[in-house]
Amino acid sequence: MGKQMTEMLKGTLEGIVLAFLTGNPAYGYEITTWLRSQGFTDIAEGTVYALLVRIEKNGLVDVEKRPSEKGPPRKVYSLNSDGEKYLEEFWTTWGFLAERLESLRTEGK
Amino acid sequence: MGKQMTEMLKGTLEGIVLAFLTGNPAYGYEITTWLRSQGFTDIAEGTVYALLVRIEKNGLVDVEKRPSEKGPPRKVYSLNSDGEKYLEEFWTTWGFLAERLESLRTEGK
DNA sequence: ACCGGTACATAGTAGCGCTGAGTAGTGACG
DNA sequence: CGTCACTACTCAGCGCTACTATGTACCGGT
Repeated sequence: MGKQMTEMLKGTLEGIVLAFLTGNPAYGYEITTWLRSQGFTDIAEGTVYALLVRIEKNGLVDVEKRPSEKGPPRKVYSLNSDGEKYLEEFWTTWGFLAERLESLRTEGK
Repeated sequence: MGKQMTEMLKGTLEGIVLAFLTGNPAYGYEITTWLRSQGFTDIAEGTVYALLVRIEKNGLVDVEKRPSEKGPPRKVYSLNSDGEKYLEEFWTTWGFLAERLESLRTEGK
């Protein structure tokens, strides 16, 4: 993946995953393949799992273990109320940044 | 500054500064105060100087030393052709990310 | 002589994504 | 039955970037 994209994902990937999880519980492997289908083709598996561990530790998601038809049991993540709050803040932060950058791109400066 | 903003700035701050430099040579202190005026109130001076050292080392900017009326001489940075190329890539990367996030925010998923 | 504003610099820290490897369960194919 | 492919998760170590904290130095006003 481009170095620029790698750096830009820092801080945003978490929001992307939380947004995906909104009303849509999912497990790691599923999230990884979804991300790839969204154009983030080079997201490393390890990155997603590490992120999930982090947001679980930070109490933004609830976890439920479910047996899988194929392979080892799945850990299904769902956004909880703290996660929703956090996601809201994320959108606020993102909105500010996106607005600043958009005006930089169009106005020139 | 919020932790979210700190992480989100990784990868984007560089683009913001390069965009500011487009047709608008500036020195470190000036860039810092401009950033703060743009709402990035808590940008640390050290962050900007470190970034400038980096983009200079990467050959994205030309540097010229000019005496200042006040204080030590200024190091004035201006975007060169490599920097312009890099900035274009930045906008492409940013555009992709912004589009993905925008559709996540509105469509829900 | 002192203070506040201007201007630059750097060593150390922390967070996040990537690399690369490993562990394990399932089903299909020869 | 062995091996391959897919599913699913885990972990150690690395690189990059922003922050913290501190220091240097020049100038004008009081």
